[in-house]
Amino acid sequence: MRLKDVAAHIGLSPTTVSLVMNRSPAAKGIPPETQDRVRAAAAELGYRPNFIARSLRRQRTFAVGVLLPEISEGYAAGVLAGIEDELLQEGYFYLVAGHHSKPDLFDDYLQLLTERSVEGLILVNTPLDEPLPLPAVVVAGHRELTGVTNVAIDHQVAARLALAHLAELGHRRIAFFKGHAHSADTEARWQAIVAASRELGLEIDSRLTLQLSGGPAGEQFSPEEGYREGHVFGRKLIETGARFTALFAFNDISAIGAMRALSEAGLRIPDDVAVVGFDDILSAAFQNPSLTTVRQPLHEMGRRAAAELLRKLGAPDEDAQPAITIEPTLVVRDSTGPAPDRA
Amino acid sequence: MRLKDVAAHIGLSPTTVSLVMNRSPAAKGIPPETQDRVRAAAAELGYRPNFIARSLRRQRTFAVGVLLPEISEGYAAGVLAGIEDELLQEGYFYLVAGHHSKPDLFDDYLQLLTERSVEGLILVNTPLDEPLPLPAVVVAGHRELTGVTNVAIDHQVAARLALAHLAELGHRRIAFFKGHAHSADTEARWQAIVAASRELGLEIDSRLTLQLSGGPAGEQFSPEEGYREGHVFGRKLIETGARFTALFAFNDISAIGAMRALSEAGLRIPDDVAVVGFDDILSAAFQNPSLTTVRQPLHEMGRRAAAELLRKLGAPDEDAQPAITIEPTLVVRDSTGPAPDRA
DNA sequence: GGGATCGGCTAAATCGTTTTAGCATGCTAG
DNA sequence: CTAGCATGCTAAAACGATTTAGCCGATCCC
Repeated sequence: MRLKDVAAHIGLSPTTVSLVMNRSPAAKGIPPETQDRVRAAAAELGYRPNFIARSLRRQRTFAVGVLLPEISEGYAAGVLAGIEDELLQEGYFYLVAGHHSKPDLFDDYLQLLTERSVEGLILVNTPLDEPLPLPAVVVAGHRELTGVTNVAIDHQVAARLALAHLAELGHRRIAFFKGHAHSADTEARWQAIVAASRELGLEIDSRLTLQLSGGPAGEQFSPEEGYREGHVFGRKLIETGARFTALFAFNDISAIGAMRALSEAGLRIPDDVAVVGFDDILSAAFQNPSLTTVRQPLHEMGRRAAAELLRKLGAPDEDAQPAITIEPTLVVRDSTGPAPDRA
Repeated sequence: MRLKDVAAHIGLSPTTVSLVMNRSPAAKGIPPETQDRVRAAAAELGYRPNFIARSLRRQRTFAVGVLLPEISEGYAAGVLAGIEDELLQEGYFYLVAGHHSKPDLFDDYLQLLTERSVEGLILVNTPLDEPLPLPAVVVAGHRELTGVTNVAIDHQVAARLALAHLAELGHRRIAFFKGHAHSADTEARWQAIVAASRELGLEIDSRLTLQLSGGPAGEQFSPEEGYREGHVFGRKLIETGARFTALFAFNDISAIGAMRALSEAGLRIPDDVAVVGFDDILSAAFQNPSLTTVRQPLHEMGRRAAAELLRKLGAPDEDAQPAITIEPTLVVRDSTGPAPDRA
């Protein structure tokens, strides 16, 4: 059922039908009765405009491309769900490509996406140096790209939430897992932790600060490997001999690994050591004890990223805000409690 | 950079350039030197064909639509990752829509997808009664649709794997969580369990068989709710007073909930009760003890579904096989061990 | 020598829209 | 009476490719 068929059916030209169907301003000269006739015919014949033809003519596809490491991974999937909500609501679709953190695939997929005429890009956890050929928004970006908005959580707030919670419970000697060197968040978060510690009058003991390796450069640790490293680091903390009553891990995976190690060493959680994770993955709630953690509102980050991209597409000339920061929340569960010397 | 520009640049017609670029059989009359000249020019000018124009002309979009409940949910995300792998490899892209299990959105999104001229559909966990307007493959389908291939795991194998493992460890009295009534898998899996029990000479005690509710019809339980129900059911099992040394749960979530309840009641896992889950979600590996479970190869199911759809697109007339069954595997971890009366 | 064939290319139609420019017709104003 | 102006519509040119039909020599064959 083509436009032309509808037109033929009521004895008008395709032009007229097109104008009416699109409620084009140029259709104001067409009397209401004719308009009704057109719409009635379209409805009766079940006419649906061909998106492809329309895209070709208008040079708009109402589609955006999303690049992410791996669609089945919790972080990206959560963000993607938010992206989807926003886009579908606004009449857009999206094309996704997972590059499995292989840099040579970045370019390939970028090519494929632009070839398909996506109007903009959202990169989730995808470190890309070169300037992008299209309007873009980055979620958890690794470096600043000019003209590209970066959506990330507010590390200040995250650090304050976690540390204030622990401080309030009386913890003064806190161990930390720092993120691996090539994570976007590592440095920002660590600085926020240092700042928040100072505010709260907490001292950071470098013996109790371990840096996750996260695997060889460019590649990602699998969850199992992250868990194992958390486990090893939990043991290391004990072996240092330095006293600590709390651990603030870089993510839930390593927190869970560490909890295991602490339990195995006979330490009770939260009575002897309180543990705070980061991310609030599904497993966090199912641990025994369940894990207190800083939740990143992934869905909202996705939504905001998509919304910002659409805004850019609508107003290409205004210059974008360089960053959107989103407030994390603290989910208090059973892995934190009063410090032992105070209980 | 359009085809026309490349043509003009070397003084040939667009036709010739098109024939060469597409390695069309009609290009066999064009001498190799000319072909080289064309390709060189295309490369030099960085020509990339416009996919939209090509789609319009050829009536092919090389895109398929995927309908699923929720992209951020583990099952769908795992399957989708497999779909993606297969499709990208074959030069296809996909459009996803998450309908959040709201039946009125099914039609809307189906409309949107067909309007965008996807060539086929993959439905993941999406119960749809009406016949589909396009070639389709269903993953975990709820009912048989004529002409639609259903990809699902082999419940026979799943049941045998789990029960044989338990039987071998000496377990004779096994409790079960059945799936909720409106799950596609519930009935098939249960029948497979009954059959496998008979084969292995195990008796099923109806007092030890609890059916998960899974929430009001049409809606899905959230993971937290599933966990809570598993927890409640774990207690119920103990309260029956009937003796059991093992539990085969319908999914990992409820298994984890039950493990919690059993531990709280002073039962040790696996010494007093062995627990087997289903799905192998991320959390399964991070439990204490880690959970033995039947793994659904989600990625492969996605791959196979996509591959079958592409096959259908290539050969529309052959009639499809009605079902593809995939073999699950047993992941043995620490939640299962010898039956207590045997240990 | 004349028809058939072949080699190397191209003109033009087509896919289904949108959009620009403009054509009749009738009415109004001067 | 006629220039000017709405009114209600349409012809035709895009958009950027693919594909069908066929042109124009040159060679081949008998």
